[in-house]
Amino acid sequence: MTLTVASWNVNSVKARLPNVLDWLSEAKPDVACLQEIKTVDEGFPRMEIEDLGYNIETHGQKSYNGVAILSKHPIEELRCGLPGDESDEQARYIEAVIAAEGGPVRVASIYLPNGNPAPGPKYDYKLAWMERLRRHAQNLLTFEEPLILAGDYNCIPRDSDCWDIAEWESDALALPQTRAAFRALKWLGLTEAFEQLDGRGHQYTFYDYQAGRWNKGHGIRIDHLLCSPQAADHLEGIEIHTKTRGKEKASDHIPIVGSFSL
DNA sequence: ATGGTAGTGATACTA
Repeated sequence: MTLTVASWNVNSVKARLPNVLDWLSEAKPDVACLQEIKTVDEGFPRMEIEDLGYNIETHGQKSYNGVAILSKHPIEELRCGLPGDESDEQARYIEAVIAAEGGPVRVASIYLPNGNPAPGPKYDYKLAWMERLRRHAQNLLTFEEPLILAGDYNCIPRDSDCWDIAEWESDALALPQTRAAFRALKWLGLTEAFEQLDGRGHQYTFYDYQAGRWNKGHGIRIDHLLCSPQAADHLEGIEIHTKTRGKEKASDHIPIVGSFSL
């Protein structure tokens, strides 16, 4: 049995609804983690997406952020919000157990803070959020179950994940501290799916709307799937659906889809 | 060095 788990920062689920429906109909992921839905829960276009056979859980926010999990299988054990700071009101984390046919799989949809400008309070928030994520992931790993942390990590892990690192080296997405915090996550025992199956050259998941980045091929790879050993052992493939970026009214991010024999 | 674009929501702000 194959379970496909996708991540896509849609940059407003309402503005992107036709693109989202088209992609779901074509790619048919079993699970889709969405980020930047930019709406409160009540504003989420439930019916249109339910009509495609998805159960839906959202952790929304007015105007900014907001994450969701769509699943063709039942959704259980929902968690909204990242533990570790009760005062954090930004909707950037939702987690659930998917009752897949081959057994339960825990999945999270993550919208990690951008952190620019760095240095500054926004960058401090990013690093603190990454440390909270590390601690929470450490707890989740003790369950020794298939776990996939999918999302927009706002981290360029390596120079080769960018068309020209000189343009990014002082940016919050590529600073040494950002990469160190991302590595600290992986050192817990998480496998980054694309990196694991790499060897196909550059593939990016984000092209800025500005400065004709898409037309010039100036992209970066910042959307990732981090997998527990029990998930990574069953990783069969990873795809970046670059075509979606060329469509009318495209999101600036591109879906990434992992296939697991689960 | 600057500004280029898109989304929200009605003006700056986030990215």
